[in-house]
Amino acid sequence: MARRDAEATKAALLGAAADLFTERGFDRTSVREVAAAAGVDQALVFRYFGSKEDLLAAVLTAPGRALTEQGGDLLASVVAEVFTGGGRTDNLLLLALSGPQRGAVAEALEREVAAPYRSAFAGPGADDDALLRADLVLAWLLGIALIRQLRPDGPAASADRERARELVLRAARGLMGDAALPPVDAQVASH
Amino acid sequence: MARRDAEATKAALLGAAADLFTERGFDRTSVREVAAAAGVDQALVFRYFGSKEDLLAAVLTAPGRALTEQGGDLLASVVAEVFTGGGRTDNLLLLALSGPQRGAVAEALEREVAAPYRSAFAGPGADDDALLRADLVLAWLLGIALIRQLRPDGPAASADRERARELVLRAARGLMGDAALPPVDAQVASH
DNA sequence: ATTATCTATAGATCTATAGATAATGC
DNA sequence: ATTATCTATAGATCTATAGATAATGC
Repeated sequence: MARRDAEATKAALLGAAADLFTERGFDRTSVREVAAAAGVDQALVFRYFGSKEDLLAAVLTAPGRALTEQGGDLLASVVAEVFTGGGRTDNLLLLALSGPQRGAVAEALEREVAAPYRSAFAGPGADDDALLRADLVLAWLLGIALIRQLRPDGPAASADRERARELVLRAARGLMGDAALPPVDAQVASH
Repeated sequence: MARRDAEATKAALLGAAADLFTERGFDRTSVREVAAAAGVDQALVFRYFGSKEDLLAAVLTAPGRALTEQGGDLLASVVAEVFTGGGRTDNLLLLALSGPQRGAVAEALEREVAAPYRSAFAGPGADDDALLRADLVLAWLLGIALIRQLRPDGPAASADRERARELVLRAARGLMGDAALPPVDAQVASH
């Protein structure tokens, strides 16, 4: 890294911020700490990103939306991504949930992630029930990502990754094609 | 509420803290704001709870563990609880995730909630695969609770509650009894 | 007399800015 | 000459404490 290179400095700040924000949370990380981890002065954060919240926004949008754009069997890809595990994606999710402006994050999550996934999962022209089932699958993936981050030694994180992926994918596929089945109460009643 | 009643004041502080912490997060709520919402001076927070973090601990442990102790069809009860929705339980979950000491919260979550649920779901003497499947169900419930909080207008929160509950319960029951089924890759390969 | 509650403030941050310094490119 | 980087500091918090005040119970 050249001694005076604005782009490299920005990238170093972004990387340090991603690490520290995800590790100990946005509010518990000071701009000085980010700058120190990047090896520069804290004034540069404000010069290059404007404010601490703008730095967070840059961190959150940096990874892009490669997954949604890649096509193929989206459900299988996303389930696999969740179980690839330990990556920054999951951490950023936790960060987004714990950061400030939870409302703004929730809106972005809905617009950029949930809505596209939902319609991709449910297919074009899906009815409300199909959208609900797709949303439940999405919630599942979110929960799995979170629980794997929170409890690295729990079954969801430590068990055989392929087995877990298969179980989830099969159950999700079952749920997505389940519309014609009778409601569960009928099954219970028929005991 | 009597004009001088230490118990009532503690309760008022606890309630105000639960509301404010869940609404805007632990780090973005000051002790002064909690005290103001409770109608008392901020010094009483320290007198009655010791520190701001101790106040958080009191907020988190207050709701107790009624659910795990109640017996009956635990899986059905918990799925129902998640879809009763909007309650403080879900908010406290988000709070626990976004608060400080995430490690401590994760440990408590594992010890007090995940482990008992897992063994209750999977039954006594369950093998590793059954524990994995129970953990995946738990992750699902966590994800649904989160997504319902984050996006109150999304399908998981706004769709017919009974329908959602049935879908999840049926898929969860299917997953829990799934051990004998062939892996999903075999199904895909047989296309 | 006891103790619930408040006043006043110490001491430690933190974000952000204004302006100085120093390394590079023409 | 330009601009990447740093120095110094303003101004606004925030948690926590020491000690004063005032409402209750014996």
